[in-house]
Amino acid sequence: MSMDLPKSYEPKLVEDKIYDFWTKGGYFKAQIDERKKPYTIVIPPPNITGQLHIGHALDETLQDILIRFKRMQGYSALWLPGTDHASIATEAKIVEAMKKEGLSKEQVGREEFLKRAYEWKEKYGGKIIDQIKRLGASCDFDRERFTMDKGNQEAVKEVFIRLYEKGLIYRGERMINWCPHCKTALSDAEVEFEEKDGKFYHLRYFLSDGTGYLELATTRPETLLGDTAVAVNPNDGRYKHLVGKTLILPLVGREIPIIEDSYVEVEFGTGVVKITPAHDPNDFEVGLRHNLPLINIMDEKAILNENAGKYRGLNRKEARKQIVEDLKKDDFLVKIEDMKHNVGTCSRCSEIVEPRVSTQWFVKMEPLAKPAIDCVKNGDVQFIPSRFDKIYFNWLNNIKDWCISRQLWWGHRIPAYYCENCGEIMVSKEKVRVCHKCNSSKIHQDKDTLDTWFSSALWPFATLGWPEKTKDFEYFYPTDTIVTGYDIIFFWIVRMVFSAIEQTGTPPFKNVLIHGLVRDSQGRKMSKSLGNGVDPLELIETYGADALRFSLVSGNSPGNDIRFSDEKVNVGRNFANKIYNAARFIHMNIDGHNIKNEIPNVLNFEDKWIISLLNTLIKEVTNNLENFEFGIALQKLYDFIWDYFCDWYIEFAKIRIQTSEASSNNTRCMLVYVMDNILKLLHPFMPFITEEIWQTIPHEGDSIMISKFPNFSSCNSYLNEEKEVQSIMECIRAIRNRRAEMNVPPSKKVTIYIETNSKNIFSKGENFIKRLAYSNDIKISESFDLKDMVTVVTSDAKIFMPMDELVDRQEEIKRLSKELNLSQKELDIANSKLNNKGFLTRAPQNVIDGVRESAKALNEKIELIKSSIEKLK
RNA sequence: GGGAGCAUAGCUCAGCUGGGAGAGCACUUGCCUUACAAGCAAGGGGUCACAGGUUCGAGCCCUGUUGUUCCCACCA
Repeated sequence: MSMDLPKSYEPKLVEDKIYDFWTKGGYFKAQIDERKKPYTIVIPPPNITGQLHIGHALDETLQDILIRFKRMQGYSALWLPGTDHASIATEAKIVEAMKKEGLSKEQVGREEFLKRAYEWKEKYGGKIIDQIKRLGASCDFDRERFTMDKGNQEAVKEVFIRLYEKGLIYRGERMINWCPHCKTALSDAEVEFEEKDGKFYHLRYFLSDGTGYLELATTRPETLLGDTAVAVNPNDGRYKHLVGKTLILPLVGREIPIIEDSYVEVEFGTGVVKITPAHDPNDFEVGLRHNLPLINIMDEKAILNENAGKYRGLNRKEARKQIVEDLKKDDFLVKIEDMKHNVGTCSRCSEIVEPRVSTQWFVKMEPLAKPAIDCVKNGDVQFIPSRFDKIYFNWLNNIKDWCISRQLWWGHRIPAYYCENCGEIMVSKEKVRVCHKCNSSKIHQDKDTLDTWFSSALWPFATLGWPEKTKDFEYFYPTDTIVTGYDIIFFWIVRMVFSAIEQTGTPPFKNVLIHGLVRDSQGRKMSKSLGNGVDPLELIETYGADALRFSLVSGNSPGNDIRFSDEKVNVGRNFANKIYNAARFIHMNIDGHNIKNEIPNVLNFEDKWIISLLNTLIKEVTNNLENFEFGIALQKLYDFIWDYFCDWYIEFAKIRIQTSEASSNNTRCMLVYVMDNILKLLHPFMPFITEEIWQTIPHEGDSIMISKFPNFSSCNSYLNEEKEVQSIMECIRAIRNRRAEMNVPPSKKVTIYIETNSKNIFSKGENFIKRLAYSNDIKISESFDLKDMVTVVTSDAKIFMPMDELVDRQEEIKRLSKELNLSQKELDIANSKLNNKGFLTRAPQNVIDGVRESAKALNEKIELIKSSIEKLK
């Protein structure tokens, strides 16, 4: 790296090269090392159908920060990558692709379909992993897993069988959520409720005995074909006399009873509800209580079936239209009202879900939920931020059994076998050929597969070799931190926790770091239909991966949504460029000199100042990283690097190198030393540029990513020098301020007179003041007798500048009086505190001391201003 | 119906256990000062939503109000 390099940092020239270097070095590989403590993160496996989107970028960045930090701290850090087979999404993709060939699932058959699916996975499944690499992710790719690989297949079967044998998995006929588009059962978590404009149809059902009719209301008139009762509340006097009588179902003519059930709300509608046990979850329950027949009127595509009489063959929408028309015609329709109501939709395809009675497999949740609740309650598992534990508890406390069977082919096939002769159900890892009960060989395996989340739930331990007692499992399990968005707490976090406790006896991780959603600059969710999504790969192309990572972390805190805009990435790019140029400056000065990367023996006060600030920075950044406060840590790094190091220390260093041959090598060492530390601290956040620069400065070791993270050291604190340099900075700033106010160009250099009791401090900083405050000469004394000069007062000095033509005495007095006023006000506040007995007795000593000190300083400043005003008069 | 978040500078947001009101962007002014114009220097701009309370001291803790976003439940 030298001055002939471009003036701007170009990530494109760097990132691939560096990533290659890391891969070749094998630095991502986690080794089992008994001398080290393990630190493990398993990646939330992205879908093999997925493209890397900005949400992934955030998720992976946070994980990479953690894992790089821990690796540098000396842990044996494993970040285990992999992908998810995503049953519904992938199956839909394959079906779509086959459709283009004019083929359907059924036509090609299960075997051929799966062959195609695996081919598809081979071809596209690795893409997203390559994209993750572009972000700089330091996963151990040798350990990459797939939710349907051999190991996971074993784990899934093992868990299924264990749960089945414990009675925690059962098969039964229940009302489940059915997606007519995906043609499969869904779990409750996979149904999203959307508020939609609907109609409330008021209908007339006539009594069989011809004595009148009952009015009731429904949002789904088409389901009346499956009505098997009408219900009223037992306490509803209006209908008491009708209970037990029967009604004639409109259009159908079937006779149905009037029953009582407390589920009916007296106040709502007319207080009469039609009961359709086969098409509504509540009605299903009512049906069970009253032993009502189930009449299923739809097939798996939600098209009306043979039970629908003349409406057979219509879909739900058509049927509704036709039935409403017919009701109207025969005067069964009283009125239609507008009504907003929530409609359940499929989270995958947004099709309206149809409640449907069918035989499915379920996980019995109650016994599993309890230990999952306990482990968060007692702190074994911690959410960051902690408020998410309430959401977690709420879900688990109200949990219903989990429907795990899916009528899909792509996925883990349910390891259950049925005897066609005696009906025996057998659950087995191996293929069952003979019935255990009746010896019949007419056996077939369950056609269904498992919910994708069933295998995802095993991810933290299955990926480490479970159920085998592998060395990886022994060493790296349980994992330390899982990083994910709050939107999949129910789908995933909950299920991992109870599965791990049940199967391994331990919660799968200690910390759950929750992040928010990445939204667009207007706060909208990014979506394909809005076209407001941003492509992380494009951003990497334009700004670099470090800049993108910066933008995703800075100014954010755990659990909060992020409004994303290109400007933020631009800030990151500018920051990278700033560091790059600082490095260029350092090279300009050290190249050709024999410079060591260490603190020199002799230190100037500005050296001690920056060392001391750096030391504090190390302490704080480490602390913030330990507490998952990445945004705060990055802000501190940004401030330190930009303000203290670049704007001040480097400026001091320039002056010193130019003016003092004797100590300039010390300065050079300092520049390298501070830069080395900055790069290490920043490395977890911006891995590429930090490695690139680190390689060019004197350093120890092969790669910054396996170097030691800086350590806080008590011998590196210099409180006196911190104050002294602050004095000099205050002085410089005050002079610049006055000059700017008076519009004095930098080219006009003047003599500066500094009247102070701290002569030694200002002598040490003389050269800095001279250069940075545009002076040609500095005079320092305890007392000057000067008149008609521009005056500036700092907390420990009075500064005079001869600018005759610019001095307006009255203006100067006015300005100083204003400043006096401000200082006086501050002093008053401080004094009122110091005169407050409550404050003196109850406030901590360091706070009191602080106020005392500032009162003292203000007093001195006020004296200085007063005497300045006197002189002008 | 239940629960949670958010409300701080024109915009986007930080602000950890109560003691300094902050950053980036935008804006104003002056600078191509030999690392960086993706930059340097200086500056303006805030009743920390509102009302009470606790405290020596509140952006931060408590109560209530308003506005807003989200999650869960799903009364046809």
